[in-house]
Amino acid sequence: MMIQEQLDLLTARCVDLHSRAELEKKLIRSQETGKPLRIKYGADPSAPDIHLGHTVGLRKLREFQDLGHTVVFIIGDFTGMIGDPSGKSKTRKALTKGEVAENAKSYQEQVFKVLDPERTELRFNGDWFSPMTFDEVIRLSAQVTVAQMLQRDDFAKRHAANQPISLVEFLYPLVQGHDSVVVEADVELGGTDQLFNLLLGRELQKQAGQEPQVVMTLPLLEGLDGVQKMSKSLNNYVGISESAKDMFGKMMSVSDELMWRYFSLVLGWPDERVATLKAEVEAGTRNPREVKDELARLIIALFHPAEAARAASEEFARVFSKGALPEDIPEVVLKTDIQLLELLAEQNLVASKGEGRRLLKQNAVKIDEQAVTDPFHTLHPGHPVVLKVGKRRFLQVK
RNA sequence: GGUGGGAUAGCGAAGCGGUCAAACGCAUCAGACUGUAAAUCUGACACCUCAUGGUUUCGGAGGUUCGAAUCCUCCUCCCACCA
Repeated sequence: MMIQEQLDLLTARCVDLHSRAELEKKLIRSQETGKPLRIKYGADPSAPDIHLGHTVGLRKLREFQDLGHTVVFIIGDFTGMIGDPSGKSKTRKALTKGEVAENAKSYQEQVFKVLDPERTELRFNGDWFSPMTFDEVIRLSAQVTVAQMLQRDDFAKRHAANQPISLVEFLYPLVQGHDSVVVEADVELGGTDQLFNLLLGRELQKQAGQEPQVVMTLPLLEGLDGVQKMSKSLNNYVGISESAKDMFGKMMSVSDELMWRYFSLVLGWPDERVATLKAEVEAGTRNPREVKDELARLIIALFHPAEAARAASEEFARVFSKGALPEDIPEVVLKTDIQLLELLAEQNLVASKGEGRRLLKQNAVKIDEQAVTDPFHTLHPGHPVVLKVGKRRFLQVK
């Protein structure tokens, strides 16, 4: 592939790029010397599940790998214990060593669903930060000024609003930047909220006498709520290890407006292709629900067999569009008579009896598709019925 | 070191002696409408209770009072500003 083609491919969907010329230079040199570029990507192990939001970056990394480059995947076991303030007005809580270790492990299991393990170098930044001495730390912090730090939008805003900024938060970009020095990154990739940290990496590399890394940022994928970025802590995410069925349900709950972002960022469709599809929907020649169904299947197929994606789609149509029962629903075998409310609480179909009563009153509880409002309705062993609470909680009672 | 401001239910935020299980907004859940989209409407949203009612909540511990989220004392934590 020609260098220009490579550049176009690699910089697609990029928000910030510093700079195209530098990247071009590196690509040419890599081609001439046969030495792959080192593409750094840092992962914060505060959330143990990799979700579609992460795959935006992972997909880009994969593109680099497919061109023969090496991904240096850094698990921030050390930084995770500090807490990253990016994009938050509130300081994130630090994790314990144990939590970080556990999360890091589950990370490793998941990233290779997208990345090529042959071209991935997995690193833990605790390896070089834990043994660091305090004078090294001080020397590191001497490389940056407070004014530089306040260039970061988030810090500047909080500072202006008289809101707290922890010193630790100042250290974070430094730590992340130092990672770049240690692994001698040629390119670093991150979300748009990481721009400052990535740029600082360049500064530190220069001061260490290295050629500065090319910095690329990718858009942050909005989560299922359609507003905030996808994240585990906001519970608006689709995890890549989830079942095809769950993924499908979640994808169908994505709003129409938002789904185009998923075509582009998760599937990597070129803009023109997304635009065409969107135009068809707007013109009424394509049904948005059908389009979303396709999106869901395509996304699921990235992580599951195509067959599972189709099955999830069919099951979904059956259960939610036609109101039929799911294929496998949890089962309970009664030993004695039991009152409905008791059963709901006991089987955790409701969070509390109060909630159970509320749901009963609101016609949300159905026995064999018949709404029941009497909490004392008695169920008997040997009389199988299907219990449905709301739209998605089912229980086979025998 | 000094001055001032805080800590209220998942979050944000009112309340400042009784009418407070605690306004309002967001989030959430359910129902209607649907395409598990959006928008909209309705209701619910500490726990127990069929209900009446009861129990535990407003950073923590004591106290005043018939009665406290609200007043007093002590404690813990947090923030800003000035040094």
